[in-house]
Amino acid sequence: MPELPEVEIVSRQLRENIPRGTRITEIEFLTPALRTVVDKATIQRLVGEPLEAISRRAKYILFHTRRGILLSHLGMTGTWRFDDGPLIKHDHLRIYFAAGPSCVGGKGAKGAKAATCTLIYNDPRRFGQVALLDLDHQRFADLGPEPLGPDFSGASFYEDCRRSKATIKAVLMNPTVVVGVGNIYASEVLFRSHVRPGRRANRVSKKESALIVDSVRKVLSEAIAAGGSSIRNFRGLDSAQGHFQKRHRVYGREGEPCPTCAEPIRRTVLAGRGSFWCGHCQK
DNA sequence: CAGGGCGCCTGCTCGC
DNA sequence: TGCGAGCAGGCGCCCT
Ligand SMILES: [Zn+2]
Repeated sequence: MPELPEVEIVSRQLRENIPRGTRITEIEFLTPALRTVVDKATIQRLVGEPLEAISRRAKYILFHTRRGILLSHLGMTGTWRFDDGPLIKHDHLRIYFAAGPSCVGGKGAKGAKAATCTLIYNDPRRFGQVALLDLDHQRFADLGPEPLGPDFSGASFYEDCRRSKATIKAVLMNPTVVVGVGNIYASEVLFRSHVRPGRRANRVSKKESALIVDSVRKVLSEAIAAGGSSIRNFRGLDSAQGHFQKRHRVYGREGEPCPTCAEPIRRTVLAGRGSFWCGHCQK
């Protein structure tokens, strides 16, 4: 479900609702089918540990403890929710946190008391992932810079484009170039940059690549500010939907008039993924 | 070895 | 109302 803005929102909500120092009291695997890299017994070493931090890198959510890092990737359809009620279909993992005045998870869910500290991972398609990382892990060694951080620069992006034989859309979605740009935001970024998704990256000018970098920052920041894009099943932990999908200019709008020139938006398939663009506004 | 194709899963929508 | 086809926010593997 998520590209970077949606993962960032979930990560922030987890951070806001589970204070630093809250203890993990139980980790319960509910189905055998969840794709998990370490065996379930190993993950149990986190039980009893206080959470030191919750962070995000690329599209991974990281729960830090002294004895390791619980990694969560949401795949296409993963969601976390606070819920101490009965399980529903496709719940795969349940984490109990120590109850107490410090853990306010679930607050605002529906007012009332109901402060629960039970966190449930649900994922119908099971493309998501849960794993345990050692403190000195090198899991992210090959990943490119964060798109909203200082290392994602016009100069380095232009170099990556120049060296590539792939399309600009593929380069933009290549996590060794920059992380977090998925299929929705790639189309949105390229529309704002006036560059067709199928253009060879090595035919993108320095000026255009600078505009693309700028558009990545703008589109992702705007999406985060809008609570993400809720298409299909994305929900925040408070069940609130994002509303950035209303501001998608081309994604999912095949045949609709281009917001700039009114020409019908086109859809083509690149690397197996739907790509939306305007033949008049993008060259 | 970079890059494209495909499989992994379930669920939803659309056309007949 | 039922049914099959096509589609879906990611990513890793395999082939060229
Ligand atoms: Zn246009």
